[in-house]
Amino acid sequence: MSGDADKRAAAAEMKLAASPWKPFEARRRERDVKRGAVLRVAVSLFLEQGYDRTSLNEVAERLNITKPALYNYFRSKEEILVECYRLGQEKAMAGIERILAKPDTGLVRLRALIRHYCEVMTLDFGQCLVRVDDHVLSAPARDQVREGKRLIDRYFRDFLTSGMEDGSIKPCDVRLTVFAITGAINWVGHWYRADGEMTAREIGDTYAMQLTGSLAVEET
Amino acid sequence: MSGDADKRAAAAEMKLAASPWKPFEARRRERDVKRGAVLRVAVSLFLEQGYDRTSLNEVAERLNITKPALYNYFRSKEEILVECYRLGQEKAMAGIERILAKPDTGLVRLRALIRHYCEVMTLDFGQCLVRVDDHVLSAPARDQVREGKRLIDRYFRDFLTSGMEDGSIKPCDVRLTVFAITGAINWVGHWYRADGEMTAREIGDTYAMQLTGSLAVEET
DNA sequence: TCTTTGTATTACCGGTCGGTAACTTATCGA
DNA sequence: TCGATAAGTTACCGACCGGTAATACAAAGA
Repeated sequence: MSGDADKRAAAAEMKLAASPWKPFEARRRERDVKRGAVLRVAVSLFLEQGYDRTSLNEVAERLNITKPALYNYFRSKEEILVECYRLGQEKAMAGIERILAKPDTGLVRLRALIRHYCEVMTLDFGQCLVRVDDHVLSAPARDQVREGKRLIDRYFRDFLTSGMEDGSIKPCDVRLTVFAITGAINWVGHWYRADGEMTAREIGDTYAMQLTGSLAVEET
Repeated sequence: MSGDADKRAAAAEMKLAASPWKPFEARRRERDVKRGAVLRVAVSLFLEQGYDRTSLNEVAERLNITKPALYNYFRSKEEILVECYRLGQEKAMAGIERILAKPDTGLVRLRALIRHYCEVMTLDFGQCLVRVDDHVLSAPARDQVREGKRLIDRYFRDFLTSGMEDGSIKPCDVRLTVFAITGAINWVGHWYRADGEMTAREIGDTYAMQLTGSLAVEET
C-alpha cells in the first residue's frame, strides 16, 4: 500500500538518477491490483450464484465500473474463471512445495497435505476448484484446469505410496483411499462457513488424524 | 413391458365385462413412461454438459420430439431438474427404509447406509444430487431440494449417534465425522465410471469398512 | 360418425448475455 | 506543451434460450 508512495518519493528525491522504469512498474502494479480485485469479486459471485448465472455486468457493478472495462484485464469471461481456478491451484501447490522442502515419512507428508488442503478449501479460490463445475469451460480450457487438478491429486497418491514404501502406512488400495481422502476434504469446500464453529486449522488437524487413522502403522 | 399387452389381451377376452378404466390407465402408463424417458435423457445431459448449458431443444432432440412437446409433461425446465433431484433422493430413501426395517446396531446400519449410498452415487439420478449445482434453482425449489438432502444426511448422523449409544461406535465428533463420510461417498459420484475397474458394490463394500475403520469398537 | 381430448408441430416473442466499436478522459514521457 | 498510451464510458449487435400461442392430427368415447 504505502510501498508505492515510498518508492515514488524516493524516486523524486533522486531526480534524474531515478530509473525510467519506475512509473511503468507502478502502473503495472496498479493494474495487477485491479486485476486481482476483479478476480476476488468474480469468484465470490461464482460461488454465490454459479458461473452461468453471474453476468459480467454484475461483476462490474460490484467494482463500480462497467462491463466493457473488464475487458481491459481479461479477454473473456472464461479467462476470468480459468484464472480463479489457477489461483486456487497455486495456493495448493505452494503448500505442496513447502512439504516437499523438508524430508519426512509419507505419513507425515500426507497428514501435512491434508491439513494444508483443508485450509485451501476454506478460501474462495480453493472452493472454486470443487464448487464451480468444469463443464462451463471450453474443451481446451477444461483440459488445462483438469491437468492442474490431476497434478495436485498425484501428490496425494505419491505421499500415500511413499508412506507404504517407507513403512509408515499400511498397504491399501491407493486409488480408492486417495479418493476417500480427497472426497472428504473437497467436501469441506461445500459446508465450511467462516462464521462456523470450527476454524480452518481445527478442521485440518482433525481430518489429518481421522482420515489417516486406519492407515497409520504406529498409533500415535 | 409385456404387462400392458397381457392386460389388454385379458380385457379383450372379457369383452363387455372389461372395466372402462382400462384405456385411461393404459394411457396414463404410457404417459408416465414418456415422462420417465424425458427425465432420463435430461439428467444425462445435465451431467454431461451442466444444467444451464443444456437447452430444452437438445433434450427434445434426443427424444425425437420438439421442445414444446416437453411442456406436455413438465411445466418448466426447473420442474424437470427438481424431479431429477427427487428421483435421486427417492432411491436413497428407499435404501434407508430397508435398513430401518430390521433392527441392528448403529455401526451395522451406518455401514449398510454407506454401501447403499455408494450405489446411488453410481446412478445418474444419484449423481445429479451432488454434481448439479443447487444455485440454478429458484429459492423455493432450492429449499425443497435441500430439505431432502438434509433428511438423508440426518440418517447418517442418527446411525452414527445411535452407534455411539449402543456401544458399537467409539465416541467422536458426529458432525465432522459424518461430513467426512458423506464427502468421501459423494465424491464417488464424480469419479465413478460404469466402464471402470470397480463395480458399485465393490466400492460400497470397501468404503463401508474403510470409512468406519477407525470408528468401530470391535475389530472384525 | 361426430366430438372430444391429448399430443405433437410450426412460428414466434421477450429478455438476457457475452462481446465489440467508437468515443472520451486522464496520465505520463519527451 | 504536445502526442501517445491506457482505461474508462455509452451504445449496440447477434445469438440463444425458456416459454407461449395457434394449429394439426390421431385416437378414444358417445
